[in-house]
Amino acid sequence: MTVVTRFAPSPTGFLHIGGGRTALFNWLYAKRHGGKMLLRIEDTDRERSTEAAIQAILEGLRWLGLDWDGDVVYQFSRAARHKEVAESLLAQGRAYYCYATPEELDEMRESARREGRPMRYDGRWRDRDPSEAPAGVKPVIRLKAPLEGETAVEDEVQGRVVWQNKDLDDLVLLRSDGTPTYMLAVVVDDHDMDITHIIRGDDHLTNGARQTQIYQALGWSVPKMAHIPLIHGPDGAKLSKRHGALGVEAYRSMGYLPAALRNYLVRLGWSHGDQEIFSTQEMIDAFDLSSIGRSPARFDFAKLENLNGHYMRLANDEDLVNAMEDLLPELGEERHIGRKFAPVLREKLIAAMPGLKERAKTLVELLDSAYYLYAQHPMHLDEKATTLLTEGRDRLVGIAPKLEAVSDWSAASVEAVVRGHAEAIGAKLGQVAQPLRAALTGRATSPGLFDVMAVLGKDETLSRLRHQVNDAPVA
RNA sequence: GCUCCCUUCGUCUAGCGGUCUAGGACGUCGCCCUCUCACGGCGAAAACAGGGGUUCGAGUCCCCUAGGGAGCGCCA
Repeated sequence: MTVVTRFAPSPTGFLHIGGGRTALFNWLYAKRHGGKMLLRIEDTDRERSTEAAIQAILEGLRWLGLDWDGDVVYQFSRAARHKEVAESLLAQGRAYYCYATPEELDEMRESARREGRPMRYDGRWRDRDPSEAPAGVKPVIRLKAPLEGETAVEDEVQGRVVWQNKDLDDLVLLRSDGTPTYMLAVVVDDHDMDITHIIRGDDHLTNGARQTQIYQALGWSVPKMAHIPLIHGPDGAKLSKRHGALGVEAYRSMGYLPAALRNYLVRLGWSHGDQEIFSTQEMIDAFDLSSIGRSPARFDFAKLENLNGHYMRLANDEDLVNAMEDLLPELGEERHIGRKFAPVLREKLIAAMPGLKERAKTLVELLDSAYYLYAQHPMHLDEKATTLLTEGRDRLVGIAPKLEAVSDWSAASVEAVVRGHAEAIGAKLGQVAQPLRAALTGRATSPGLFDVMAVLGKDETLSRLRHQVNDAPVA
């Protein structure tokens, strides 16, 4: 039997980080077993489902590098089938019409809460004759769930989890307007789509039991289930927008690489011995359900950043420049770069990338650290650079003419000049290099100074230097 | 309130009864490298929630307590 998993988000918002991980796990499991991952949009809530959310989810998955097999299934389009199944259950006496009004149900819950009883539907229409139905009330169809015994979920992650049937009430299958509830739709769709493995957040664990009852009423076999622990915010509380419950596109905007996010996510809840770094293929080869932990994990930006730095260092220089360019529509204007890199800048960026990518944790940092390459005249010096230059300007006097004389401009040749200059004025290299760095980059930190000078080129280097140091040009 | 789940360094985790004076990674701190910052290298501090059992032996099994989480909709 081939493995078929599914990712089934409801389009009421963007693809958040927990959903991203769930999708990743489903995708990995399918890939691992040569199976398929299907995508189903659970849009039966017509009030809250939006087209924008659907697009955000699809784009989020694509950005993360997760693809799905076949066409996207829209749950709402299958409403007729859901209704048909509910009615078949009714015909078999495994479901019944319930005429309780919403007000009645509210009251039921309220009094249960007051009296410290479990908040469950009391089954008041379970055995009543339909002839007693009040006029003008459209009924819902409820499952006639077993009253005794127990229902168990044999979970691939949680192990065997058992509920006493007396603790589970008769859930609604079909709403009074004839539309299916989530509980029914999920079961029918997973069955019809031949899903073999349901991998989802453990907020669905109880649903697993209730859905199992529906499967049993229908006489269908229950797919394997794996309920994975949720991701918490850094403070241990539920994810909020303040922490990680951002859409995956927010991580894109923050300058994270999909490969880094995937690697971070796969290690949140799942482990493979001491291995921390996984290529996509390695994840696929090693992924299994039994190595997923049962306790919730906190989202840690520091570790994500570290991983991102790792993947940036590994990345191809041109790919990184392209990745930065993709971010330009969001970040370019404020940095006076525009929405695309000019060809000359692009070349300089690629040339400087080996030194730059070593130092940045995100693409945004990378772009900022490349400031000296796209700085407008006059270049702005930050506070530390200003101090360095103020204190060291004297030591730069006379260096411009020496650089002017360099004919084969390269990192090696300018290094020789700068070192020679330092020696000549009796200073340590650092005492010359730091103010020089400040004058050329506007910052106190940068890639190796001589590499910076090489990428900048002779003209630009001298121009910036002369602008900062009152040094007469060579006559 | 009821049901279910969880609990190893600050964080992610390894550990599936003895090899644990508890390992790795991120973060933190120190040293080295060094033109700065990173990278890299070396090193340090840092955890089995508490209490009972079971066992020759428990981080590993059971129970209780505490703490955390999820669910309890004609939402998904």
